[in-house]
Amino acid sequence: MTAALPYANGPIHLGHLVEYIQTDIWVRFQKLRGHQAIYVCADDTHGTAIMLRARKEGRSEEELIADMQRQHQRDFAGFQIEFDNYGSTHAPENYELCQQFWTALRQAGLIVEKDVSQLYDPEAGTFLADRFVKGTCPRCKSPDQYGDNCDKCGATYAPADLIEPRSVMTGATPEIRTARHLFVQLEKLHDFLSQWVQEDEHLQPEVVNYLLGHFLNEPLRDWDISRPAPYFGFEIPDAPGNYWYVWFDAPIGYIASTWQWCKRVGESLECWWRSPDTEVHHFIGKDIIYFHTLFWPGMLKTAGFNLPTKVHIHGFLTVGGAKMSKSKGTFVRAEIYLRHLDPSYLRYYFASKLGPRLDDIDLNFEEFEAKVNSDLVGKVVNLASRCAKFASRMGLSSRYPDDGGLFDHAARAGDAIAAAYEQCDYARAMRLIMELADRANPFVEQAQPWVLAKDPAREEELRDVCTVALNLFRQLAVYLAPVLPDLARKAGDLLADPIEHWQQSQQPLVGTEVQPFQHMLTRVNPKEIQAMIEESKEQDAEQAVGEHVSQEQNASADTDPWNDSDEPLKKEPLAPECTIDDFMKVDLRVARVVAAEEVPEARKLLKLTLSLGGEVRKTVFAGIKAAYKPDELVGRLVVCVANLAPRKMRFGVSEGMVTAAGEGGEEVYLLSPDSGAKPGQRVH
RNA sequence: GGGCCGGUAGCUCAGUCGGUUAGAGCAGGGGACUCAUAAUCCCUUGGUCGCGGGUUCGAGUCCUGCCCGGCCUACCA
Repeated sequence: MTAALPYANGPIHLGHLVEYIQTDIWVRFQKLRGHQAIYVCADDTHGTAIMLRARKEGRSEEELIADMQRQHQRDFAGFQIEFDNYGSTHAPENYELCQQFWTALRQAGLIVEKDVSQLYDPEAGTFLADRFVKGTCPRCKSPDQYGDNCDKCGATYAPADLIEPRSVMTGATPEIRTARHLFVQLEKLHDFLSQWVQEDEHLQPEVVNYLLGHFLNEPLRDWDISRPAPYFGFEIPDAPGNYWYVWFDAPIGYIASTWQWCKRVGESLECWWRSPDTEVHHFIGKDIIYFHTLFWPGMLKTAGFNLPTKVHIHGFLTVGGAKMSKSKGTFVRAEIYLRHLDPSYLRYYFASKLGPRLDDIDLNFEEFEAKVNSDLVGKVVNLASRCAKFASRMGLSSRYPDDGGLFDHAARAGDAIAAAYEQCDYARAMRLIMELADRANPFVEQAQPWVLAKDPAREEELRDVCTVALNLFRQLAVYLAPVLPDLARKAGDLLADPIEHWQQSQQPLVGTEVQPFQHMLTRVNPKEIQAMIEESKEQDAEQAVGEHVSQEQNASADTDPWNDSDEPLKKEPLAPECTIDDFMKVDLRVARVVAAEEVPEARKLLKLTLSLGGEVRKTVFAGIKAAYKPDELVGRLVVCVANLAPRKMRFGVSEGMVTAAGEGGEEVYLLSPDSGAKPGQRVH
């Protein structure tokens, strides 16, 4: 099994984790079922972006990627993502395999040479990928557009068509240069690929439709697989001065990482990548479908390696129903999450949302809190914690008592749960498991162990009740083990019987000792969620500065450390001068949002009730619906225009304005006073 | 414009091959309990299954038209 290789140019964030957790669960499930499975991954280390970043930071690419790899591995470990091998595409094994693939492609007659004209940055001495060029859109004249298309009018063009193009890195005016590139003639594999994508359920059905409708319905284009120097990567042996494009060597990294594992444990790579007995499962996001379902099978076929058994494709992560946003603090890095919250929460939450399809999944923090607290702590862990105290002094009964069929029922549910895991329908698996948990707690309730505990004569009964409850708990822990390895380990410790195999869910445990109960999982503290979001905002403010200096802006960056864009001011020039008296006419006040609600018929408006302290309330309709949810506003302080003439709007009378910056739509940033300000205070 | 996916309770979703009175969890309301991390248990409110047409003895489910939302595309990969 593989998860996509994270690029060595940035930290792991919650969006990445959807995939690594999804894959980790699947691998752990396969291992629990008794299969020999390995999870390999690696850092994706090559490309122009890495080269440029290393240059800016004044160190070698090798130092940079080693540093990033340490961070990535630390973050993955923090989320209990357990790779059998975590390598790097810059490893010697990968170079050797790249040569094998290359030789095979040459021998198959799939490589051709063609001239490519590209923009070239004379100062940096490098060719510029489309996204490294910015300029004015040739169609609508919007400034500051990337080299491939305009996000204002949607026009697509070549980077050379931009008006006043400039290099994003140096600000230099690029020139057009021509270089020889090597291409793979993928079209020669067209028939094979058309067949492969359709057979044996290698891909989800909607992906097959997509590929057939978008790519396989016409000749496949040649794939530009080389980049001229300077480039950070592997130089192509029979084309000196040219390097394999990062997307050529990245997937080969899956095999290279496997090879490293093989060397370490004394296995043969042939048995894993050239054997009909081995299945290869790739887990990827929907953004890299093309590479994994067309190029990659084509390369594997040509070089004689195993084709993927299945490519499992997932959607993206949204937070609170919107794209992850740095300014809102919903762009949460793995490292920051771990400073505040338990990784088990996220593993379970993602599992409860992940289905077999490509839909995006949403992280909603209220739901997150509710699911973890009520499902995991309230239902599952509680089962153990409410009985373990009684049980630890007497151990489990030597025979499994009559439980009214509960254990058997849950044991029989194992097949359906396993099938759901197998199909990557973890949401279904979690539902099935929670149904079992819902049956277990009423048993304890009805058996009343706390009553039995008061009567020494009923000790046997008490022990039986605890034996049932703890066995039902253990069964749940086995079923949840792929998702919650930590809980499984603690369950194993409690009953002095490590959870290692799915079959352990089928037989009750009897006659063993019960260790003193220790907390297995604490409830989610919503304050920690808030703190995590706040810290994410701060981090990104710092980071944004660094990034802009290194990449986005031009030469003036050297003198202006903040390097803010002049665009907002250009868009909305200063208003005519006003006097202090003019200003004093506007009465700005600190106010607290005490209520906020959607206005169902309104597209843009939220209805806010502001408190100016004491009994003074104002109703304000604010055009911020796209940027804020009512719930996140309640309680916060804002600055409002308190003496604005009331205005009758379609949905009621608005008695003021809330101040905010931004262009409108989702780009709205409410002003907040620093802490200490009190509702009703005037802003001078 | 084209493609894909979706629209079921306040929220998140399940609903198998078309088959009885459409379900769960959470949230809300009422009660019980005290072993447990304010956990748990019982009862309960809540639905025009997006809208219209069609097929059928019977439609949340199949067909069709439309509306809404998301993603992907628009001759880039």
